[in-house]
Amino acid sequence: MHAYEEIRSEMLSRIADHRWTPGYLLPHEQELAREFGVARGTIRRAMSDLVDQGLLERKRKAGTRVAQRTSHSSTLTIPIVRKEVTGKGAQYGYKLLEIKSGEDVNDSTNHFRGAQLIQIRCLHFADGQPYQLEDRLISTDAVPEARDQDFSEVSPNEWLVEQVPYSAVRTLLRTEPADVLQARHLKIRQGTPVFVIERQTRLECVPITFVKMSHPAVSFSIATETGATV
Amino acid sequence: MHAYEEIRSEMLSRIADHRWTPGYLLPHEQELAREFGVARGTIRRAMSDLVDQGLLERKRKAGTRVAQRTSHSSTLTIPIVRKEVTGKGAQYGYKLLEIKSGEDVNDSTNHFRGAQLIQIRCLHFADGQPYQLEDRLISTDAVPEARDQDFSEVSPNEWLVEQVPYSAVRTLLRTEPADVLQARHLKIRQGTPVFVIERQTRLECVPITFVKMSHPAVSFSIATETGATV
DNA sequence: AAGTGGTCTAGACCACCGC
DNA sequence: CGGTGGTCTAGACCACTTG
Repeated sequence: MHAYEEIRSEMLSRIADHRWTPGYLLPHEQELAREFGVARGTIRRAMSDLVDQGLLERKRKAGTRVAQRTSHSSTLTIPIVRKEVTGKGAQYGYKLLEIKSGEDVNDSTNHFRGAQLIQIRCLHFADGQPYQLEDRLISTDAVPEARDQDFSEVSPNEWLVEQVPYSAVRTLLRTEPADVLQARHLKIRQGTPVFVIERQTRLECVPITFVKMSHPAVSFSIATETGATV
Repeated sequence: MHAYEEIRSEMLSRIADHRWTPGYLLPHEQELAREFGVARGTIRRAMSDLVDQGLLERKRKAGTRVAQRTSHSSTLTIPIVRKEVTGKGAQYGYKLLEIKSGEDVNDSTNHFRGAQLIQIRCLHFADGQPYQLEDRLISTDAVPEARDQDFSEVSPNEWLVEQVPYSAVRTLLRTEPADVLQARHLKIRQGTPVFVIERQTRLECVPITFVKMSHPAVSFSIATETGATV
C-alpha cells in the first residue's frame, strides 16, 4: 500500500463517517502534508483520484471542498459484440448484409461533412437468433485501410475497435418502434420496440465512424460501473 | 498552454496521422523527456491523460504502447430529474406517492443485507405529463438524516445527490413491458415498453440507495460523452 | 537480472480568483 | 493583494515483469 493510497483511504473514511460533509472546507495541501508527514505532491496525488471520482472540488484561492453534486456520473463500457455474446455463454454468429460506397452512400447524420464514406449493414447472432443489427458509416478519409477490408468474416465493429484509435465518443441510448428493416432482420413485428445504441467516434475532431446498433428491446440491458475502488 | 498540454497534443497528432499506430512501442520516458526538453514528470503528466482516455497502455519493463482496445468506454451522466426536465424547456412537477419504513419495506434487491430501510415512490412531471416514476430504497443506517426528511416538496433524487456523497455507482439500463404500477402512474397501457434505469450507490462498500426510474419508452433517450478534450 | 514505469521528495515559480 | 491550487524540476529509490 503506497502512501497516497493510505491517505486517499483515510480521506474517504472521513467523508464516510461525516467528519467531512458536503461543502466542508479541507485544510490546505501544506497543512495536510504536515499532518500526514509527506510531501505536498503526495497529498495532491491522493486528492486527484477523489477529484476524478467527483468527491472533492478544488478551486484556486477558495480551497478544496467535499463536492455537492448535481448529477450522477458513471462509465458505460460497450464491449465488442462478439465478446458480449460469447461472454453470455452463447454461440456467436455473424453475417454481412450489404456494403455500399461512393455516391451510393448518403450521410443522413450530417456527421461527416462531405467526407468519403462506406456503409456497411450486418447482423450479429446469439445461438442462431438475431442479436443485433449493425448499420455503420465509416469515413475512408480518416481510415483509408477500411477500403481494402473485406468485412465478410470480421465485423466492422471488431475491426474498428481494435485497429482505429479514437479520442472522443458520443453515445445515444433509446428505444424506438422497429421499422421495416429492423423488423425483417431481427425477426420481430414492425412497431415492436427495439433498443438502439447510436455512437459517433472521432480522433482529434476528425469523424471516424457512426454506427446504429439495434437490439430486440425486451431481451437487452446494459450495465455501467464506477469506482470499483474499494 | 502548459508544457504537458502541448506534449499531449503532439502525441495525439502522432497517433492521428498514423506515425504511432495501435501496438506501436513508444520511446521511454527518459528519451521523450530529452526530446521535448522537459523533466520526466512532465512527460508522465502528458501521458497520464492519454492513458485515462484509453489511448495508451503502459506496463513496467514492457514500455508504453498505443492501445489496442477491446471495448468502447464513455461517461454516462444522469442529471437531477428536475434539471433534466427544465433543461428541455418544460415545466417541472413533482408528486410524492408513498413513503414506507421499518417492517413494511421489503429489500427485493438483496442489495442492503438487512439494513434499516425506507421506501419512497414518487412521480416527476414534464409540462403536466408523467415523465418518470421513481421507486427508491434508502438505507437509514447509512443516511440517518433521511429519516427526518419530508419528501413532499424535494424529491429524494435531488436531496440525495446533493447531500450524500458516494464513491461507487452501478447502473443498469433496459426496456421492459409496463407492469400495473408503471402503467397506472405513467398513464400508458400495461405491456407498453418502458425505459428503465436502475442505480445502486455505495460509499466505501456501504450501500446508500437503490432506485428504479421508469420512463415511457418512446419519448426517452439518454446521451453519453467522452473526451471533449479538443 | 535489468530495464521499465511508478512513487516520493523538496523546492521554485506561476496563475487564477476571492476578499 | 495574497493565498490557494497548478505546474515543473531534478533527483532518488522502488517494484513489477519480461526476456
